[in-house]
Amino acid sequence: MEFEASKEKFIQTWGVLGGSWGINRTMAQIHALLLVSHIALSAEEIMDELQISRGNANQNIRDLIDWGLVYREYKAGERKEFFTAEKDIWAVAKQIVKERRKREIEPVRKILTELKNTSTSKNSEAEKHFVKMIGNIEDVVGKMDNSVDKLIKLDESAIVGTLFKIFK
Amino acid sequence: MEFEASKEKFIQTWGVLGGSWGINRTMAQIHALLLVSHIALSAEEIMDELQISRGNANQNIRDLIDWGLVYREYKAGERKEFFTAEKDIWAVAKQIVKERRKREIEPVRKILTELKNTSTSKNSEAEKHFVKMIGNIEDVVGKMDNSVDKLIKLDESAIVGTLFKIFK
DNA sequence: AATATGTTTCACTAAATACTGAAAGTATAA
DNA sequence: TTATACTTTCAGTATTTAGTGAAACATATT
Repeated sequence: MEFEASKEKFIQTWGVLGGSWGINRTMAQIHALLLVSHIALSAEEIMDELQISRGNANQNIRDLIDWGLVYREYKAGERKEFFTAEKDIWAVAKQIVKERRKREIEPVRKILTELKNTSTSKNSEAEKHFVKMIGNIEDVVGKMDNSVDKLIKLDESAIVGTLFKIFK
Repeated sequence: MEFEASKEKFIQTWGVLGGSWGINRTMAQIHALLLVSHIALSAEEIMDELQISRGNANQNIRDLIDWGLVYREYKAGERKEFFTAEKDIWAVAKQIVKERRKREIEPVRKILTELKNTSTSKNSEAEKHFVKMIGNIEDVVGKMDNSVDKLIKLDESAIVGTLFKIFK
């Protein structure tokens, strides 16, 4: 396959994957483009390559920076900003997990804990079952969350080591 | 908090969480309702409780059955179908991971492998970098995918044991 | 075979989400 | 201080995704 075609295919693929991972398509495409680019790109170049508007590019680049997946860069003698992606894929994966944990899991845990603590009366079968279920869910979500928390605190070699250790 | 209010809050919370996990809001709400219900419910009852249309209920119930999260049930003397959710939360989590792996990760791995194998010429810096990145990504995605694959093949006690072992 | 009790489908509508592009804002240079 | 080179914002629009409800379909009952 030709270089440009391969690049295009990768960008599209990463875009689709992003779509199902809480990262919107354009955001994932910009990320993909920066990942496979060996040099930093300007907003202009990104707009041009992906055929998107200035507003769209600006918004999604800033979201990527918020997620910690993309960095701003400045070049001597150039007024405009350039952007590069974090190239360490383990770091990228960890960062995504970390953000999603913060944005999605933490609020849910908070509500589950609250529900567990405020649901006092257990008269009917229905209520007993409800309280039990909430307890179970809180327990499982909590255990998973703790494991994920520990995992994202490990560095790359430790992650690989750990995964190998478990799944040898 | 009152029972009905707690239940409502749980359903809403689960719905929001589902939304960011590739499971649409209504689907997650139906799942939540069935999780906390100690008896099997009919389509009618689900429509009624969640204030949704027949078509919507039917579609999402069937999607839940496809995902292996909900089971059909029949009651003696009743013509209509009843539905219950898988109540083992570890099984639920495993099932979701399994489905998403199948639907999202596998196709991406396939494309990555294909890109790695068909990108032959490495003349420019850009091309060299591209090939290297694709290799890295394929490697990390592959390792994660394998670990996940092993994990979902463990049973509940083994999962808990494993997680404890790693993160003691 | 007619009726009753369901379930499923699908064209249409509604809602949520993403994108555009022009205008406003900001910072550096002349 | 004015011009220039950018970045950011945001109201309007387009696209995508989800939901409705009536009609078609299926199956059991009389």
